[in-house]
Amino acid sequence: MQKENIPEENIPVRANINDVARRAGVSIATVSRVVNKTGPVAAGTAQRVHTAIAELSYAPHAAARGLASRKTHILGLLFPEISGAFFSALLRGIESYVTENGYGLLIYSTQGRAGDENNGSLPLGKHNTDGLIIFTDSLSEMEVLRLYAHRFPMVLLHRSPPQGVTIPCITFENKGGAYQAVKHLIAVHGYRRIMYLAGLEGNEDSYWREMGYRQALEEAGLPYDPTLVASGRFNDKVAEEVIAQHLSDGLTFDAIFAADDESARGAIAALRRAGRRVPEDVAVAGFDDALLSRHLDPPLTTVRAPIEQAGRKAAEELLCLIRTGQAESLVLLPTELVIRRSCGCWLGEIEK
Amino acid sequence: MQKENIPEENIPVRANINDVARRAGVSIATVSRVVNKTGPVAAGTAQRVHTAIAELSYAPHAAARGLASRKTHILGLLFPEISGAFFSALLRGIESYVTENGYGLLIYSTQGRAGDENNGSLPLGKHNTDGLIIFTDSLSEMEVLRLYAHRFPMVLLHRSPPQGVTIPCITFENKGGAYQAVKHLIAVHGYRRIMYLAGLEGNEDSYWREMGYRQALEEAGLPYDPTLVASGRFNDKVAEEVIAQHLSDGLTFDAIFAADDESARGAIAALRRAGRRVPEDVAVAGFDDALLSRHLDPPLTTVRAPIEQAGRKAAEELLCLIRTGQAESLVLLPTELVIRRSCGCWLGEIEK
DNA sequence: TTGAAAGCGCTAACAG
DNA sequence: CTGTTAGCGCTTTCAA
Repeated sequence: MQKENIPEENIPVRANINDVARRAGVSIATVSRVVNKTGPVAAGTAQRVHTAIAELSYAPHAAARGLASRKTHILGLLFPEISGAFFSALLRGIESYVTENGYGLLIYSTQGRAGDENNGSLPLGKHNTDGLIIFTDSLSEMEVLRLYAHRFPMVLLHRSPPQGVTIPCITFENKGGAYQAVKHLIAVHGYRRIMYLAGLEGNEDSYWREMGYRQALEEAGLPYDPTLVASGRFNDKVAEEVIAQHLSDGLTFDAIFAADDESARGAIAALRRAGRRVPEDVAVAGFDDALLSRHLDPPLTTVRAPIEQAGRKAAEELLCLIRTGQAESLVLLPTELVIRRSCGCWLGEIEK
Repeated sequence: MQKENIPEENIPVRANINDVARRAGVSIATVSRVVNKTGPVAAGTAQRVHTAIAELSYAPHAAARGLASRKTHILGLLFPEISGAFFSALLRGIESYVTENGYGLLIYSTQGRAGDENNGSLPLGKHNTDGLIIFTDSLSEMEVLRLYAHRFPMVLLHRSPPQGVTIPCITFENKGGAYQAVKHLIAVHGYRRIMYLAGLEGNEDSYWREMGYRQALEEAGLPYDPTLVASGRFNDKVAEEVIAQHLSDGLTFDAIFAADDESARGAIAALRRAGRRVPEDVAVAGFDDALLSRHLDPPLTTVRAPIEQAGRKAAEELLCLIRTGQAESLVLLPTELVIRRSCGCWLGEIEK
């Protein structure tokens, strides 16, 4: 027995614009107008349409809409790798703004292969999103330029645009924050041999934090000693090893300024293992104020970065770019020194 | 001067299937066949099509494709709120599997309003995704049933389906893990008054962990004392307060089994503030083995849960459901006790 | 092995 | 204020 053709309920499984139009006794154009609030519709008519929509629990088909209007109402987020509290905070910021504005968020992690393996076939692009948020080096410079040439809206998070092109860019006040931290180590505590535990090679955040470090040294008349700079790659294990190595090499220093909290944590672990007390023997400061920083032992002095806000701002600029065609070319979010114990301050105060 | 009609480069800004067909000297049907590997195409023809695709850097328009094929090739992820290492790990698992299988991932956070505020107009559904991963209580039971009635593919993460319906469900071996942990506290360390610091009210993970706790008590012939159960809501601040309160109320206990690592951390903080040593005076164990657990002071004994794997598994089951129409109805991922110091074990071994 | 053509559900002129 | 209609770019019969 074949499937019979009886209109079981008169309510289709999934209603489309025609069903709504029929039930409301209007044309599909009118339905479209009330759904999109485009063009004038008589109050009564609109009411009937709304009723029909509710009765059929009609939801416009995104693909059909996208095909006709040439917009997806979806933003794409490209990032190198999902990990830790930093990513969570950033995503929370992006997602909340995107959602509040009625857009969807499509995410894709390049997992290291920044636009080489997926050359020419990025899974996120004009074919399925209205614009892209590109986090650090999740996309090769070439790909960025290609998208730019196609006038595809995008904003860069923690990364500056290639030479010669203007693409909105959101990042922290890295140099200033680092400067404050290192200045504190020098001016308040009198440390003179301060290591800079850098982040990933080529990472711009790490670069500017180093610039802040150097500025503070210079201002205090302290020499810049390249042997005091090592890379912890934003990773606690790597940082731990590198500090352990330097320690056993007999390098002397009285403080460490780490490019992020993860590596600061690694540094503390290495110092402990080598029998050095923190902060009595060696002081440590980090960057980010990620969730765990205040729970470390000792609580970490660090530079607080408004991570979630960076996410929101990126989404905001992208939406602005999509809608108006322009956006801020550079947004520098303010950072703030958070003093706890690892720098040597023993204020005995209640930590935030 | 008007825009002239000279074919500048003969290469359209954004090529479509017609451009490819024309350039390859075939019909669009053939291009479609080549792109989707559906139906037979002569090797030579296919070659020409591929060349044309490359030359035009053609990417099929997702909306057009979706409209015609009635599939979006996008999975949706619904969750109550983005936060912390748990979420990162879960998302990493989901995203990697989804990406590896050529799907996209659309995410949406209900931020508390679990299907009431957004009643009848979920931004994720049949109109823009092929299926949904629903994390804990990000969607009301009614909404779940509505989707189910429409035969919309979905899997539940850390939440069981409403009475009477079968929806694939992925979660941890909560009861067993909790049992192991509490049994360790009892059998190895001899604690007899063990608090259970529960999670969110109504949370299933928390419920089953409590069941494991009770099983261990029972097996050891220890009484179940309801005054020893309090809620830390999976939150360190709340946990800290609640433990502080119990301490000042004069409640006595020699160990705390916390529903997750966050609340274990809060418990430790409260104990410290009250002058109790951990684990000498009160032992603590947690659940999850989130990133920070091993860096706490003391390092936290906890039950390791394969969070990332849960994410992958959820994506896998959903894809399976979409493609074959069926999937495992219940997946219980194994947990494992990780012994560190907070339970009282002083093994002096190198912590993992 | 290939092509022609009919939609998929919607938006956006355009006409009234 | 409302309806008609021509696509948007692709998949998918159906014929050839």
